[in-house]
Amino acid sequence: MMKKNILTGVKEIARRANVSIGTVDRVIHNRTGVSETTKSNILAIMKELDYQPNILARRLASKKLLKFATLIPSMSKETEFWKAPLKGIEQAESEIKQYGIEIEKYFYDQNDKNSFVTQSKKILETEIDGLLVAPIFIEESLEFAKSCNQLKIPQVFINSDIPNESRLSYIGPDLFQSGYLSARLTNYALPESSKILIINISKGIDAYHHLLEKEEGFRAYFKNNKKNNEIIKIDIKQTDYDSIAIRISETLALNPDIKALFVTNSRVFSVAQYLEKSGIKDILLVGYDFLENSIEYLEKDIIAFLICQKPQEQAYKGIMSLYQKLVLNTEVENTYYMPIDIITKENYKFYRN
Amino acid sequence: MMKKNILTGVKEIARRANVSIGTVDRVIHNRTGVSETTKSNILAIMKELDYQPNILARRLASKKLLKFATLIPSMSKETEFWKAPLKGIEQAESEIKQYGIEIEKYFYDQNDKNSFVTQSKKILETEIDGLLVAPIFIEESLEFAKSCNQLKIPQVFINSDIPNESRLSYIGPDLFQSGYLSARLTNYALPESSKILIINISKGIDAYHHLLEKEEGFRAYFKNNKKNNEIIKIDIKQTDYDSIAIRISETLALNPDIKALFVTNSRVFSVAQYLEKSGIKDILLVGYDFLENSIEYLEKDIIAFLICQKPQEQAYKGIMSLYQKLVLNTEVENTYYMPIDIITKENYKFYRN
DNA sequence: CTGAAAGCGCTTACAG
DNA sequence: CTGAAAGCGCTTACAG
Repeated sequence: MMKKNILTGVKEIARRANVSIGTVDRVIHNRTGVSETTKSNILAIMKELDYQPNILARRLASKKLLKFATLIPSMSKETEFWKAPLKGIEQAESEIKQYGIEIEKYFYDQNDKNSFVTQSKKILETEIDGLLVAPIFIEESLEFAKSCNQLKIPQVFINSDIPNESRLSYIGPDLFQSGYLSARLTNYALPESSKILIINISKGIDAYHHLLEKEEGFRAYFKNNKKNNEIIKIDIKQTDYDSIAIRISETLALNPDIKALFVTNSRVFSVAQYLEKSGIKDILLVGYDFLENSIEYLEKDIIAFLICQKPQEQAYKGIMSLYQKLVLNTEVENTYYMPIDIITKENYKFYRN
Repeated sequence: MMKKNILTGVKEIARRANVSIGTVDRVIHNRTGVSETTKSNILAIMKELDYQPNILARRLASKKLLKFATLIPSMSKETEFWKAPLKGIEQAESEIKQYGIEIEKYFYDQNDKNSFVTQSKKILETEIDGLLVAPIFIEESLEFAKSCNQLKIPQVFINSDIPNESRLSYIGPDLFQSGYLSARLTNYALPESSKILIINISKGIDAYHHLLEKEEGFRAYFKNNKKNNEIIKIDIKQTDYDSIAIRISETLALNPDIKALFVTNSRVFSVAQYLEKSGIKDILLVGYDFLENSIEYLEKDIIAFLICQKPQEQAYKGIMSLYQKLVLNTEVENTYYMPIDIITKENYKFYRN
């Protein structure tokens, strides 16, 4: 079957308006140098025809290159989590690089505010058209965002949001609600009067708001549902296994009624490791993120539930949002909350992180 | 920034091979009329250059139209489920129609085998390049698949699979495993010795295998975990509310120890309606699918969990698989199991069905 | 068996 | 303020 041979697009508009396609192109892109009369005439015709530009042709003809920068924590054994976002970035990159998009990847140390600042300054020295960032440090991120806004660089945030009206989009979890759901799952199998322990494991005091929001959601569930379980909470600032094990064993010794542990981030695998080594079997363990280590304990029935939010997809969508905005010129959702996924031993094999 | 001015693509290949781009095009598409020597020469150069065709240019230049057909159950009040796949098809359509893809949508009555046969014959009378089908009726679907294979029409199955080596791809749930997970969730909050009731609600005897697979998965969990809960099962063939209510109330009267209900499809909302009307509060209810009706009962704490598998995305991905295969000529996964999503009152607002 | 030319729907200089 | 031409990387007839 062959396409019918009717003029469409710029040519048809030009024909109707009795101008050249060059002029049509000028008004499509709102460039200067067109008289008001021809401009409004062309605009009217475009509207009448419900003109939709052919993106294929546009990209093919355009010689513009676009540069995106990404700034996320570097990946280490301790922060395996950040592997997934990086994969998402690379996935998006491979899809759109043939359309003239280049991505420069920057990384910072999530325990070191200064590294974030250093890297963000580096980015500002280059010329970029769009930015994806995981804004772990609130103040520094706001500062960075301000500079970007001055340079009119659209920014997408992933993983956690910061209060910022001017960003193009946030793509990530609703942290409070994920904590709320965790509480529901925890409560579900809990004996009436048992105590619950919330465990925040994090070196950086700065990245802490992130965990706090989950904790608040968790507490809110028990409050809203008038459950009177006592909730204890500990902060663990030393993230090596031994420190974690000691703190937990002390706490459990003092509070033998604790029947559930809620770990507010991916360090849940360390807690699982402790439970395994100590042979503790009657404590419910709920935590975050789809890391290999944790899956292992899910498999062993030591972790009951993991809450996950598709970090790879967050980053993928983030890049694609920039692409949509800058190349396709389509609308982008200002806030895109990821689904709050519940992972268990029975469904983890089907999960796409 | 401007692209560098180096020859790439067919032109560069042509230059190196000392032939015209027409000839290069012939070997790229494996058309006849090229001498073996030039052919292998061009092939070698393509390999050396790691030639990647520019899809944009290809679609732009090509005047070929592709026609896809879709065959899924029609949507009614009773089968609201099928709204989502239709939306997925339309979503994909709107994305790829500008690239010359047309989609013809066919529907059948999921309670009527014959309507499936009639529609599939209709499709075979038209000329199509690809097919998406929800193969609810095994034998008839196999027959249809056979005809398609003879005509070399690639087929994608969604929602449920049929044993068929020749299909391009299956995109949908692992039914057995979704039942297995349901059992885990059911067992989770269940008093030790309580009975469990499995409820299959379906008019069509033919579409039944679908539900059975979930049931088997469900039973397998209890068996594998050496739980001795008695499991009762009823089949309800009259799908109006009254019939359902009567059957369940009879069963519960005979078995007062039943503390959990597992409904193997979206009709869980009717069961919820019954529980609500009867004022029964201490029975755990688990079922399938993200329907408005069911969400309402999730909200009211009558349904505890819904298992969902993104029906819209299944269909969307299905169409895109055909597009990828036929237009982009890229690999397509033979079997793509959807994640098994757990929906609760606390996370449904973030779900993307 | 092969080449030269036109064209897909745009954008980009350049010229006036 | 506007137009004519070249070109993006392909495909498609057509001619030989």
